[in-house]
Amino acid sequence: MSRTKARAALLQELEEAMRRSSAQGVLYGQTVANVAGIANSDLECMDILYLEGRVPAGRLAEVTGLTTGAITGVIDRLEKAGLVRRERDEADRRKVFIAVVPETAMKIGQLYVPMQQAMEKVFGAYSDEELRLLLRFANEGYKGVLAATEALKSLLDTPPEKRPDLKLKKLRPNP
Amino acid sequence: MSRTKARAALLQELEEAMRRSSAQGVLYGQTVANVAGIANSDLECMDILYLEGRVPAGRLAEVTGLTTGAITGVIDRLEKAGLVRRERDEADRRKVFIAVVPETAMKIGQLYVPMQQAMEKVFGAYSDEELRLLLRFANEGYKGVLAATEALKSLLDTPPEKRPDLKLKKLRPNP
DNA sequence: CTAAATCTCTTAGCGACTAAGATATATATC
DNA sequence: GATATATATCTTAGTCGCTAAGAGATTTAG
Repeated sequence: MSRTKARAALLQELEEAMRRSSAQGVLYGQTVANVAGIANSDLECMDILYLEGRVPAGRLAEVTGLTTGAITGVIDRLEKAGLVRRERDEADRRKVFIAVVPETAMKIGQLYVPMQQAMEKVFGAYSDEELRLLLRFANEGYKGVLAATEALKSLLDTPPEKRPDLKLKKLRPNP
Repeated sequence: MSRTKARAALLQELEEAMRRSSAQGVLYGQTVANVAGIANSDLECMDILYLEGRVPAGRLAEVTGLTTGAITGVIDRLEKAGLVRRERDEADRRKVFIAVVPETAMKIGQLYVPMQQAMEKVFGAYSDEELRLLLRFANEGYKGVLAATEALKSLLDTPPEKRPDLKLKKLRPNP
């Protein structure tokens, strides 16, 4: 292989490297949840709240893919831990907005310090211009994954007998 | 903010973008598991097997952070689905190596096609040199996250009363 | 004003996880 | 070689979070 590596090989290596690092990211998250003493989904919801701010309960179900019943449980636990607050929407009194309690949620945030430090160190080796490239990639990658998720989900909606053959012995009914 | 964005702001934006895209990556994985009709941890183990090849059962416990008991269940389900095979190590007959069954596992692989296509499209917009930068970052990022995970885990080993104060009402005992 | 739709919560039942210990095999010590 | 300790996986009992289904409360449509 020449010094300018063949593009196909480069792409494959890249795919594998990203897969590996994102798998490790998942493990980091699991560890955070463990240390904090909350369930994985609970942490996932905290993350959504961090990114989106105050959101209605149903939105959490939508984004996480959990049922609304499960979300009720998540919120119960998070509320009991003092991490979030339920706030009834006065305009539409069916809705329940979930808001983080910043003072308490901060303590979860601290568990991301090792990660932030590691990343700071990594980023330190890049120029501003290179970082802008990484940012562009992160944003485009996000959109790509989002689209791919929708594509895969739509496959779930197509009647099973019409799906691209996936003859796996089914262990669980797929919804 | 000037055209050459202040580095601190750039870093923060980058952190958020990566967080967002990796969260979406998690959701993609959940969707794959749903469509395939297997549990999330089962898919995670398949992923490890894909990356590491044939590994002993205990290694799966180690990497996933599950107990060996849980892993037994994972393997039982995967084996029943025809995705992996148990192979006793002849040299050390306590060990059970887990190997994917390529013909069957391929069908899971197909569920990553939407993701691969999305990524191909994204990568298409980058030069070889830029891709090499992304590869370098993915590799360094992996090492960083791995180190951060270890750092966080070691925090778990330090006696609770000596940990950097994390006064969360504990809902679950942390191991 | 009634009917249908929307949003959250409740309940019953189930599947995956942990903790603890059982089993089988390997290694170290005498 | 026999015994003790260590290692690797499996088993069991009990717990927790999830889904499915539907109830309750409120809003929107006709």
